[in-house]
Amino acid sequence: MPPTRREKQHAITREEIKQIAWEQMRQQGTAAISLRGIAREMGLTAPAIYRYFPSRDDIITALLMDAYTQFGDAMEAAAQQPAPSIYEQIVTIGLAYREWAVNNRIQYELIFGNPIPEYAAPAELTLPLARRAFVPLISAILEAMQMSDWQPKAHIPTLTPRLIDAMQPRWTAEGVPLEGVYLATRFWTRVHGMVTLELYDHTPPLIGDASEFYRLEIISLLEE
Amino acid sequence: MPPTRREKQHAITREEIKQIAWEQMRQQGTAAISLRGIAREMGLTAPAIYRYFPSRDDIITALLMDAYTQFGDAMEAAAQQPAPSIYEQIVTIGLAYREWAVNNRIQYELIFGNPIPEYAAPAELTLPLARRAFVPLISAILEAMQMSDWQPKAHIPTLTPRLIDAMQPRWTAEGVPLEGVYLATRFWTRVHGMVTLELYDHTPPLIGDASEFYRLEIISLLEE
DNA sequence: TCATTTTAGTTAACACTGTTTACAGTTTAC
DNA sequence: GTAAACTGTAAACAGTGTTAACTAAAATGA
Repeated sequence: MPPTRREKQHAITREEIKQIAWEQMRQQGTAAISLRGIAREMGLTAPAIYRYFPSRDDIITALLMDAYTQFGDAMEAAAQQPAPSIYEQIVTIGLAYREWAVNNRIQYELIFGNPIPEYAAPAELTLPLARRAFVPLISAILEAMQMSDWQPKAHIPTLTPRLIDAMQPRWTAEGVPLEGVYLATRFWTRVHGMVTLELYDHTPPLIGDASEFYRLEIISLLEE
Repeated sequence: MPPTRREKQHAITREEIKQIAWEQMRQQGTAAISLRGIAREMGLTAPAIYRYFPSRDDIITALLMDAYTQFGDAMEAAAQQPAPSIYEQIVTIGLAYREWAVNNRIQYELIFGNPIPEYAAPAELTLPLARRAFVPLISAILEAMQMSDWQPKAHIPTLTPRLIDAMQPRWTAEGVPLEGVYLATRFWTRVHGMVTLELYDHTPPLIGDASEFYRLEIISLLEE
């Protein structure tokens, strides 16, 4: 049955609450959600917010899920762009990672940043979304590894028995080569380090043009 | 003139306040400082805290400066350990970075994590401390670049005019080669990405043994 | 030893927060 | 037209940071 007029209005009000909450986070950080502030902005009082979200935690969870969804959308869109080679597809994914982060930094901070006091993300909701965002990268790397001209194989260190033992329970059932997971993790941690230190203003004082540094590094990541 | 007995007691009380503040951050995150909570823990009321720190911001600033100082101490100590070669010294610094972060994760979160609502770190205090922490790494890399057996030079991409223009104003006066700054930034962003994604529990679900992954990657960073 | 000054701590107050309860007005469904 | 559901409010409770005024204790100087 299609939603009633009232249900539509309810959903619109939920979106409005979320938009104002995002704006509060942009202004004051991810830990700065204020229900009274949101209500004030809407011309309401704080108890009215409880008609739309059971608690402040539920608002934060909704924002976090939206952030993961948008992130996954961006990674999937990047992976689906036509690319001359699989290697350039990986570069495209890497560039898209930073672009999404720079253009959506408060979402990035919410996903990857410090915990919010007295809030714990419900893993049963966020883990599937987190995996979804990671899949385009690991798929591309696994595809690259199948290429006859696959080069960086030489640069994977020999996986130690200790690391193999740690990884196998998570990936053997899925038939995913451990070297692929290793390379995807390497790529991800490198990309993430550059983006995070740039967004939090640690590398720009050193390197000046963090965007250009990132571009050069993304390209050289596949030449190593 | 040596501090009076009263001044010593004052300093001891300031340290006690800071220790309790650290413990609050460990329990609830960097944004969770509560003056009333600190006072309660000490058997005082909240206004008493204002005898020792002008505001909540001043407590946070004191914690942040302590964190940067300890971090700089750890980097300097790592750089001063005897090492068979300059390359192994760089590895030692890299391993020390993670060890410090893992053992002092709330300090790491305070330095590198999300902003605390309505708090801005005073850059005139934190920037010198941040630079001090970075110096051991960049010194080691610059020393390595002087070695006759310096290898990774081939792996530095050609610095584009755009990046050179951005970097030169910051480093030319100090006579620091831009390639050295580039490599130090690369090393730092890679180390930081691995450590951050591990501490915030993003890579352990993928890679199982993040410590072993880190060790392998640190070693291979200088083999590339 | 006593008076003065300084320090340390408290209470009360103000303005903010999240959340709940009870109530009232409006809208929707029957 | 009426009952039910939804939406919003006021009041209340318990938390927060911060200030002002006050008091007691400790330190200093005469």
